[in-house]
Parts: sequence; C-alpha cells; structure tokens
Amino acid sequence: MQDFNSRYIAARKAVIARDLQRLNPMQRKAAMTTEGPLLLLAGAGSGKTTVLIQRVYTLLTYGRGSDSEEVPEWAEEEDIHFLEAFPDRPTDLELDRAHRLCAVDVPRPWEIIAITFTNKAAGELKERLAARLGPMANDVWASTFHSACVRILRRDIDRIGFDKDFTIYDTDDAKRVIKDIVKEQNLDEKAFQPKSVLAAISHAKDQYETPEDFARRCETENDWKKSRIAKIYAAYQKKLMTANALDFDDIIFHTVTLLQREPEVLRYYQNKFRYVLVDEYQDTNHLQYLLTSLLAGGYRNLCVVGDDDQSIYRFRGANIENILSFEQQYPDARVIRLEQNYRSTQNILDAANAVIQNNVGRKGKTLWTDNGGGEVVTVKTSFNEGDEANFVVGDILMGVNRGRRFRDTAVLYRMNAQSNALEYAMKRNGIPYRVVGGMKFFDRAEVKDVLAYLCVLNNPLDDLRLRRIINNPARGIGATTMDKVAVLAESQGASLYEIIRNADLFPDLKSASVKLLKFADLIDGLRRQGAELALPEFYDVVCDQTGYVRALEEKNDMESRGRIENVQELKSNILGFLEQDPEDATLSGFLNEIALYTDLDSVEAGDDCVTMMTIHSAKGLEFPTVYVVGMEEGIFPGASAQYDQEELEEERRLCYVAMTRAKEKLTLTNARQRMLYGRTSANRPSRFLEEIPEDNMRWEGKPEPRFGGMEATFGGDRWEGGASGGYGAPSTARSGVWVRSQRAQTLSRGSGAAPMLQLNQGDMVEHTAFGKGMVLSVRPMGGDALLEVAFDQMGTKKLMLKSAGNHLKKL
DNA sequence: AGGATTTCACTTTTT
DNA sequence: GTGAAATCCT
Repeated sequence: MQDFNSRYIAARKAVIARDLQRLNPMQRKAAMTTEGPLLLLAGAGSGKTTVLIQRVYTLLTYGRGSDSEEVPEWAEEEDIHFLEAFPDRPTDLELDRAHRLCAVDVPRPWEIIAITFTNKAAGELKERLAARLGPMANDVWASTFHSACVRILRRDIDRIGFDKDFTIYDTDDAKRVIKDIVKEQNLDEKAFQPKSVLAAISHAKDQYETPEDFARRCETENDWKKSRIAKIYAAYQKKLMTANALDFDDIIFHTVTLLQREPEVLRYYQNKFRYVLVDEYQDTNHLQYLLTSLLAGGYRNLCVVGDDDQSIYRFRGANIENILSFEQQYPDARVIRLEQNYRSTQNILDAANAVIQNNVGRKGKTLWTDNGGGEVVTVKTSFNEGDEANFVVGDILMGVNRGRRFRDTAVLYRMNAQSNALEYAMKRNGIPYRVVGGMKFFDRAEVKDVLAYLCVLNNPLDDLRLRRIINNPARGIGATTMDKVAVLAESQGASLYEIIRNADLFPDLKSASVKLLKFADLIDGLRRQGAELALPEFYDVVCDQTGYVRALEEKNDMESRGRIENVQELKSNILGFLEQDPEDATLSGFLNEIALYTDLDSVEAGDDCVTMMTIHSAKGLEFPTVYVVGMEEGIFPGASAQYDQEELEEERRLCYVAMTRAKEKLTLTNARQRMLYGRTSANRPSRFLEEIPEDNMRWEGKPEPRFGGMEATFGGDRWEGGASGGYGAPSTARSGVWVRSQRAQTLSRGSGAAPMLQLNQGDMVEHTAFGKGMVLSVRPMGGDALLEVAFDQMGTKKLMLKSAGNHLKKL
C-alpha cells in the first residue's frame, strides 16, 4: 500500500511536471510548490511573471496535486499505469483523465488572490491569466493592494464607522486638509509644511499607528514638533471621518482595522482566500505585511515573490525586512531562488552582480545566463550634461544606422530634472522620443478641476472639492467670502454647500449672497440634468455651463489651449470607462473607478521612439540598449546617500535595477560638471562605476584625449580649458576654471573653429541614421539654423544644423 | 477680487 | 532653470 501511494504520488508529479516542461527546473518547482508559505526569490529577468501565471494555472488545474501526499481512495493500479505511461501528445480524452487523476481539491478561481502594486502590473497579470486560462481568469482576484482593499471596504466599512460610499482623497486633497489644520491650530506654516507633515502621518500609518499610538510614542520621546504633528494627525483623521473620506494609506489601514476588529469579516476572507500571492514583496511596508498576514491567516498558503536586490522604494515606506525576515515570520517557509536570467548578456550580468555584491543587507543571489558574453559595458565620461546628451544621441544615431530601432533604446536617469538636456539634444537631432513619468495627466490642474466639479455634482457635501472650484473660473467669490461661509458652516453644523444654498438667510453674507446663490443654482441645475443625461453628454454640459472651458478659451494662449485639450482628453477617459464597465455607467461609478486610476499605463509602445525615464519607472521593463546617464557622486548615488549606509545600499540596488534593464548593450555615462537647478557643480564619477570589474567594461574618456572621437563636434578646442588638467579628482576650487572654459567654448561656437556645413534649400544630404534626403528649408536661428529635411525613408524631420551637422553630409 | 510680482524648493513614485 | 504658491499692489 505504501508502495502504491508513493508510486501514485511520483507518477502524478511527473505528469504535472510534464505539463510545465517549458519552465526551467527551478521555475517548475516554484509553480508546483503550492502549499504553505513560499518565498520566491526571483532575480531580474528570471521569468517571474511566467512562473506566477503557471502557478495559478497549476492551482486551478491540479489543486494541491503537485504538492501533496494524499492519494484518492478510489485510485487503482490501472490509474498509475495510465499516469506512468502518459503519452507526449495526449488526446483530449487522455488529458481529461490525467487532470482528473492528478487533481486534489482544486480551488475555485475566486479563492485565489494575487496582489500587485500598480494597476499596470495587475492589468498585465489579468491579461496573461486570461490568455492562459480562458474566461475563468476573470474570477481570480488579480488586483492592487488598494483596489482589493476598496473592494473589501465597500462591503463592510460601515462596521467601523464610515459610510459605504466613502470618497478617496488623493495626495493633493490630503495636503489641502493638512494645510487647513495647520492654519486652524495657528502653527508656523514654514515649520509644518503639508508635504512633510503628511509624510510623517503616512509613515505612522505604515507602522499601523493610530493618532493615539503616535501621541503616546511622542510623550516618551519628548519631541515638541512631533507631538504637534500628533495633534495634526488626530485632527486630520477626524476631518477625514467627518468628510467620509479615506486617503490612500487609510484604504489599507482601515482594512486591517476592519479585519482585526470584526472576527466575522476576518473569518469570511480567511475562508475565501485559499491561496494568496503577493508580487514585488520587497516593496511592501509593515501595514501591507499586516494585511497580507491577515488575509493568508486561514490556510497559510502564502506565496510572496520578490527580489531583495530590487527594493527601491524605502522612501515611501517599503520595508526590505519583510522579505529578508520572511523565513523568521514563517519558519516552515520554503525558499526557491530563480537565478537564471533570460534577458541580459553575461557581461552585463557580471557587471551588475559585482556592483550589488557591495551591499551587506541582502539574501545573496548570483544571476547567470545562457545568452553568452556579448559586448562589454561602455562607460563614457563627458565634459558637461550637454556633451553627455550629445554623446548619447550620437550613439543612438549610430546604432540606428546599423539597423537598430529607436524603440530598442531607453535612456535612464536618477531624477526627472535630468531629462531636460537629453530632450534638447533629441529635439535638435530629430530623434523621436517619449518621456515617461514627470507630470501626469491626472495631476494636471485642469483635469483635477473638472474632476472636482464632477465630485461636487455627485456629492455637494464634498466641501474640499467645492472649495477648489467655487471660484474657478472667477465668480467673484473670494477667500474672504469663503471664510465667512466656513465659519457659518461650522457653527450650524452644516456643509459649505448648504450655507451657500441658503446664503440669503445669513446677514453676514448679504454682499455676496447673489453670487453664492447663483453658484448654488448652477450646481442644482447641473445635478438635475445629470439625472437625465448620459455621462458623456453630461460631461460636455458641465464643461460648458460652469464656464470652465470658456474661461480657458478667452485666455487664448498656448498653455490654455493645452489645458482645453486635456479637458477633452478626460472625456475619452469617460468613454473608455463606459466601454469597459457598461453596468456601472453612473457618475459615481466613474469617480470611484478613477480615484485609484492614476496611471499613464496607456503607453503606446507602437511608435518607434526612444524612451526616457527615471530608473524607478524602468523597473520591470527591458530594452536591447540602455543608457544610464549622470553616473556621478552627488547625483547617483545622491547627496543624501553619501553618509548613510542604508540609503547608499538603496542607491546601489537602484543601480542594479538600472543595469539589469539592458539586454544587449549597456552604456553608463557621467559628466565632469553638470548644471542642475541653475547651479553648476563638478562631480566625481560614481563609485558604482568603480565597482564594475575591468574585464566587463571599457571606459572612454578617462582621461579624455584631446580631439577624441565623437567629441570633435565643433573642433577639438572645446576640451582645452577643462581637460588640460587632465582627468582627476575635480575639486570645487577647480570648477571655476571649468566654467570659464565653457564660456570660451560658447564663444568659439559662433566664430566657427570647425567649418560649418553650408546648406541651401534643395540641397541633397545624407544623414548617418536617417539616410538620404532633400533640404526643404533653412531658417537661421541665433547663430544656428533650423533645417527641414525630407528623408526618403524616414519622412520629414526638423534638425538643428549645429548638432545634427555631425551626422550630415552634403551630397 | 484679481492680476502682477516675488519667493521658494527641488530625489525617487503608487495608490 | 522652472513652475507653483505666497505676497504685493491697484
């Protein structure tokens, strides 16, 4: 009997393993380890998402069949024979039987929850699950921490004192509330900036500290400022509760509270979620850890996936300890490492491994690949950020000349501010590019304004949003009036809107009452129409009757035109929402949806253009060629990491993430001096550059030879001043010399030490990357010239003569 | 109340 | 250098 059972189990595992034969052994093991706590350490490019998908597939096909010693009592000898002799190309009937024989207690799709951080990741997961599993994938809970929590809260939040139709405050809303409180409490607005106060509160919430907990901790620490913040925190939570609002942290905080306080609710979810998966576990904070433990507390089938070397969100509360101490939290946890990398060449991996090895606080993991050595990593030192950008641009054009596509390339940097010089260089050379991140659509003032109108129309009691829009466009209702309204609202225990609606009853408001009533009429009128019109039509009516769009039209400048475009763009968001969710085509449905949707994940990957972004936004992506610019002490690693070990290790992880984005060619650049925030400073090369083994890299320009290769742009004289001292440890004292030399260089540009190409309309030219073309126009511009060239292959491009000239030849 | 001017800060980002 | 917020004038 013993023999029968072990044979059955072995045969069952073999059949399931065969079903997963496209995975490598470690990946397969991960997909088949379904029971109990599992820590999956998945290195960069190790096929993590594939494993995640396969694991859900395994669960929904075989239940715990791949990870269980149970043998069904009805099993017979013949079944073992069947499994042992299972054919490579089974018929549907045979497949069906195999599934039946191998399955043990298969969960229903909705008993599996997979939690990610971003909407984008959740969407991708859903999509790939649907491709693998078909329609039943829709019932798997694949969502972000926040959307999962909102779903839980909408069901039961009334048990902890909120109304089920709570609103969600974004960071801007929260700051506004803080600002009001700081004013109310007569605190110094300089010392208590909304941003930093909110950060402190957010940090407290990360630790699951209530205002009371926080205050108690302050008492022992005897820190005056902190105890003030504790007061603000308490007032803040009170205000949010009155407004029936939750900020982003509250969404998780209150879910934890709900689960802890209401055993019935806890039991429901612990019973429901038989399998819990958490992606990017290295980015979780303590609060999210608590939530995960609660959700998985029933069956204890908790699989966390992550890479401690890619933990780069410490600044927003991510606690690398969560992943480092998972085995202490769950002593029976199994650990599987995925170290085979399918993305990069060995040279890139060796360089990245060598850098990350300098970190102490890590699990330890060494990536390897079958992909072969490939090219060594290029390091390039330039003179300043402009030259650095020109180098990158020139190198990109050279690559394109050799058959690469623009879309194969990414330029990564530490800070968004660094994108400027690059954008200039790209524009001047007619390189198509797109910048990811920076100002986001939903952060735009005009988008928020219109959304605020919709919020007020949906719920006139929303004081915060009402304040935002009441005088925008100008209606002659200024701060003084609103202060009076606020006082009255306070004393009457009414909302701002209720006071405004009845403005004529209050003598204090007599001068403004006409305007206020007119506003109330506007809102009421729109609300009446909102009840009748379909959402898109209603949106048009709102934009029109509030006068918001008209005010922009009257301004009639570039900026306003852009704003109007964005307001119209928001309408296509509404249309998209209706398409996706025709069931809930209401205003409140749309607003609920959009509260958690901030993403620019509408990344049109179709266009052939270079991608520029911060390293943080590049996490999870990959490109054949990657440039990482600004590899300088003070920039990367940043100044604040200079004397802080923890911070430095985080920067190093960031560097590791940046390097492992590259599939074939990795180029790291630094500049000897750089202008940032209007100030020029000289920076030593990043220590991370020194940590790369010599064997895996080639360093160009260390020190820079005069008349060196790519840089012979406007004659070699540009290096004379700065480079004469040779490369070395630049000191602040020396930066003065460099600044002067830069001026000299600027002067020499116009006088033209290098012969400038003489081009006229109608000339035929050849460009290194764009091929042959004809000059359509030449427009002189400040010592330079704007060319318009019609290329045979690439279409018409605008180029600046001075910078694109290097790549142009007159035919 | 609203436009004009000055000041201020400014890693990194999601929800 | 840049954009938004605070403050200053009319």
